[in-house]
Amino acid sequence: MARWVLHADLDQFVAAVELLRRPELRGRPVVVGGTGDPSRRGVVSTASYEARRYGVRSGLPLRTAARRCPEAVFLPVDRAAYEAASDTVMATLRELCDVVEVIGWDEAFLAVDTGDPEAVARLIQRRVREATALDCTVGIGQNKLQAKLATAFGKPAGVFRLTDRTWPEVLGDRPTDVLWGIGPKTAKRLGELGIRTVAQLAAADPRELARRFGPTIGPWLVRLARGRDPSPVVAEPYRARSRGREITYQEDLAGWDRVRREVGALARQVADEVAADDRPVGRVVVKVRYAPFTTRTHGQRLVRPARRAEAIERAALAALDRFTERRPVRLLGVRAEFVPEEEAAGPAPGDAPMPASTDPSAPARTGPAVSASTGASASAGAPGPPASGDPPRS
DNA sequence: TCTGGGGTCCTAGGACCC
DNA sequence: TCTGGGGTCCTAGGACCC
Repeated sequence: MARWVLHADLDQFVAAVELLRRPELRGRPVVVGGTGDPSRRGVVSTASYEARRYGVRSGLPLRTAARRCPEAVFLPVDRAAYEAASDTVMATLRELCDVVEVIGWDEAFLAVDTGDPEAVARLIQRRVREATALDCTVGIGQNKLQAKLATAFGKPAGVFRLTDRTWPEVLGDRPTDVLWGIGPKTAKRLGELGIRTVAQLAAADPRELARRFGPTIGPWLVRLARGRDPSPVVAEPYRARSRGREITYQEDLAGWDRVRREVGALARQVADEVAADDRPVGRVVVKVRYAPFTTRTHGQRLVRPARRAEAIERAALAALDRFTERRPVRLLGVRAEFVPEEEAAGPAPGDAPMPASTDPSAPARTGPAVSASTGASASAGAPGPPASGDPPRS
């Protein structure tokens, strides 16, 4: 018996959910994204395997997708449908295993004690298919990083195992950006240092990379390339640190009055969602993307944490007032940051500037002493360098 | 390739204090 | 007047992921 980490990842999830209710589209190139109208601003969420053969991938502008694959069927994003399917999948996984960490609509880690992880993987695939008629791939590893990377080798609908022993031969010659957490920018910077493959990065000097990438990221990159990942599989349900809404307008906004009205409306929408969480908000950040594509943000701290819509809207408008440029606007966003849990517990000394909010329901005030604010703890989503030597986000 | 929307976390640099 | 050094807190921006 050994402890294994399994990574279950649904195959072409969003497209697969659409195909379940539109079986007549099976075998055809299907592209899900935006409003489903490829002449409008938007990008591809998921392309079916048939569409991928034309070079249509996630993140590609819909217009470009239509050019590459004119015969594709374009469908609008239907979040509710994917969330419902996702909930069923995750419930199925929890029936099989106590320690399940959900990291997205279509992915989860499972910590399993077993002598035969492949058998568990096949069981997962069978149960998920019985419950939802969806296929998934399962990666097996000695840690989350290994399991996550193994999945790519098992696609579609397969099982693949990656361990300390097989890591160098499987990944050594691959480019650094196959690693979970290295994207195009970091890969390019590494390339400038002559580091192009996983093996080269694994052999690099952590101190040298610390000088180039900072004390946390530098050494973490080397650990990544060596297949090391100390972060545990965390079963505690995910609690968001912030909640936001943003909109790319079909036509750029020209007048600032309109911009103000839109920010107010976004703030009220965010406040609605925040109300459902019933946790105090300590800061509100407004994002403005000017045409053609320059993005700026400004934040506004609340005098005391609040939940009420008026306080959140007022803070958003105060943040907006810090923007001085008056060029046409392509995107607006409002994000409310919750007071970190450890601070929400009790009052802190100190004070903070700006808009007077007097929410009687708000408990403690945030001190400026936001203790290093980046303290680790569990979270969802992507990996990342560890906060002070401990598990990455995830 | 005219570049979504929802998130998380790290870093650099300024402000401020002793 | 050409001007230290260390620490802490905060913000904006960047990078990444699904």
